[in-house]
Amino acid sequence: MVFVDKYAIREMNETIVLEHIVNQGPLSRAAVANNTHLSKASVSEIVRKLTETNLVHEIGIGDSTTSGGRRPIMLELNKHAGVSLSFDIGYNYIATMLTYLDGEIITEQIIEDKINRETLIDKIENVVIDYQQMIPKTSYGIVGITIAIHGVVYDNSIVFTPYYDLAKLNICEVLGNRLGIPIFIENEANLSAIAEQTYSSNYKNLVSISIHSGIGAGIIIDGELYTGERGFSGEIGHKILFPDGKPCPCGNRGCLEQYCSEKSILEFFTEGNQPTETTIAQLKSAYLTKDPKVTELIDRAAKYLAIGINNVTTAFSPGVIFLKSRLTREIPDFLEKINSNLNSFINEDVELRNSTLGDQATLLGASAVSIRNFLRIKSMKIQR
Amino acid sequence: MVFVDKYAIREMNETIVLEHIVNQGPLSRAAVANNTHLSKASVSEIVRKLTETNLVHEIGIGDSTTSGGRRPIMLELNKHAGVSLSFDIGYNYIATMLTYLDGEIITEQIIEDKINRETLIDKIENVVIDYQQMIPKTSYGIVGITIAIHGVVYDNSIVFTPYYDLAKLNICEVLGNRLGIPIFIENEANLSAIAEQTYSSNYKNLVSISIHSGIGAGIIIDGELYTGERGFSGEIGHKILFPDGKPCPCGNRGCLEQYCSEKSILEFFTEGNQPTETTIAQLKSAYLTKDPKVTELIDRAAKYLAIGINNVTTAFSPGVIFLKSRLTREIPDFLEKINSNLNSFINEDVELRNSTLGDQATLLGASAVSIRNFLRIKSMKIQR
DNA sequence: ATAGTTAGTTCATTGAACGAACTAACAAAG
DNA sequence: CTTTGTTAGTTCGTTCAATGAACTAACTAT
Repeated sequence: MVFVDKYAIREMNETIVLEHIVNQGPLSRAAVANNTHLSKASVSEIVRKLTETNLVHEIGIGDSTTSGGRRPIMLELNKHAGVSLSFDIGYNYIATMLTYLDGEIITEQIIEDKINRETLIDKIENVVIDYQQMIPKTSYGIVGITIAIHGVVYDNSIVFTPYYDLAKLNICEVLGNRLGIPIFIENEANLSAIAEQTYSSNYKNLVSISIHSGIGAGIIIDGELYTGERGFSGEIGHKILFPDGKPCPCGNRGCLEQYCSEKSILEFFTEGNQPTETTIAQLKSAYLTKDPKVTELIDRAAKYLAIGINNVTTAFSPGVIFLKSRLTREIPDFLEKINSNLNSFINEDVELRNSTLGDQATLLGASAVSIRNFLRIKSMKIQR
Repeated sequence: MVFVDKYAIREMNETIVLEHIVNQGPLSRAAVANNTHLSKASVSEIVRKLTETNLVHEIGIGDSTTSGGRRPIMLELNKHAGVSLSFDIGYNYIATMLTYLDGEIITEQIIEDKINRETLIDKIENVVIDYQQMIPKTSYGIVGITIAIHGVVYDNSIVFTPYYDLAKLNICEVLGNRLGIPIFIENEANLSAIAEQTYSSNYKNLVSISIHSGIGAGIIIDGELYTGERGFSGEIGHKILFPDGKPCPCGNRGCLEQYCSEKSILEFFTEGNQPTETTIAQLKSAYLTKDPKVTELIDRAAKYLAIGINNVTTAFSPGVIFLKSRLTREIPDFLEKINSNLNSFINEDVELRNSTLGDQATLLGASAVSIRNFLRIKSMKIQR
């Protein structure tokens, strides 16, 4: 809060009204007035502006709440007022997703491509221009572009990337100037956390743990993404599991991700060979045949992951922890096994769930970032 | 933000002006207007109210900023407008502290006493009444009472206490009704964190780790105390250091505090005997004589604590971590030894410091809670 | 003494929220 | 079919607080 003038109060109340309509709509003006403690007069005036700008529209007459009385005119977010475009920059692919303002997916696509620092911005620009040709006609067009990075992002700038070299690449400014569209970048695990917050959880405090090559956590605290003083929060793959354990490139020994990242687990399974696309399926079927070595492997991984999760719980005490991992999703009982290793009373009331959004989490979170920015609302909760 | 009416804007601006005067004072009206982007007219009006209510007073004419021009009337928090009373409820003592509104200590005292659930509230009430007799005459008297609890507190209610049985004891309501003074309770480590935030740090994100019988962390995120979905955040003593290590009452095995709480370290030193008041001094002098067993003990403790701290850093990435521990304060090089065990690049830019407030941290933090509530300001930063 | 500058106050104007009174539109009962 | 009671939504004069502009106050340097 930098300062508050007489226009700020109107902005805040517009935000409040819009948040109510987006998150609890369809709602009548009267219902909004009741839920917000704003007067009917104020709500009427604000809704007039929101409908004039096409963000909200009247979807018809609702049922009368009790017997008698005028029936309400229901208001809803005009989800077709614009679209949001999201990118996920993997080390050998670019995934994209186009959604309406409620996160409804219009189209998705994956381009297989080795990421190159020199050409990345041009490539993204071309994809955007292609999309601009084909998107449905809307009032606002593409309202924002959010780009998921597999690395540390702070203050819309790339700090560190382990798999490709994009550090300090000025995507937001360059692309924003060329396209005239607000551009945001954010860490992939953080976007997954925002997706869970938006589409599948009502907790104010939640953590989403992404497990693939490494292990990273996205952290929502009091309804807002938390990234730490310099963007390095949630680097929980580098929690130390074994003092004096395996050396890790980060400088530590015995880091969690040396033992139970997806990559590490698969390498244990293949006994050091390079995992391929089919390795997970093989692991799964070996597990289903009750291969004792594989059972032991999974049991051990569950135990180690539980220790990592215990360490997250003791730090954050969130309402829920989501796991975004192909292994915990594919291997039956994996999640239950992790749970049975969580013995401390501190973990008692913390829900542990597989991500309901799966591979789409990152892009859906990215879309939520663009949309929230465009609508100037802080919270967005949508049932899918 | 529940709703915003036309009075809210004035409240917010009052808060903004008061925060500036408290945190950057003495300031002139003109300086406040510049720093806040409020108009001079608005600042004048708000300051009129703040001086009428005795919260702010004019302390005289300042120097002219440049050459020429009317000299400014300097404004300052009227720190003698009231006093704040703080309690720290140990398992065998009650410590109290009385301060002015800037945290200046008027008097401190410690009552040795085994805590008893049945008599605690009466005992506190009597202490308050005693203080009310002797406190200096002020406009507002005791503006708030904040009570530090060694246990988990959530939403002004005691959830869990390991050393004494105070769970669900309704201190705030009962005492508040009897005394007509706002009562707050909060966890001891959390109050230490608030103290560091108020009196010795400018980071938005900080952690204060209290090490005694157990190990607990107070966490400030984006300038606000974070306690988790149910108050259990910062229970980092129950991070798992050794998978399959020593059993801990919490249900885990190998918890950090089984190896490097003050209690555990002293027990290693006394080889299992009950530590006494003088044990720390003995440990220190043994360390100074370079007793190889003690050196090894400290080296090992430093290594383990570094692992615990690494796990805090990977989770929170704060700007600074404070250690509130008699051992790291007393034993030379202990802090440096911990630091030299922090090898990961993730720890690179995170400051590690001994608490500058020491034993007074908890009570000073408590006083900050009362004062911030009374002044209705969110942030308070005071140079001591 | 004068000119220039900064501090602080006064006042008419303005934006926005509000309550009260109004219109619109309905259901149920007679 | 009319009346009554109720809810939805709009209109309008009032009120509050922020604001810029003009003012006074008080100072320094020349």
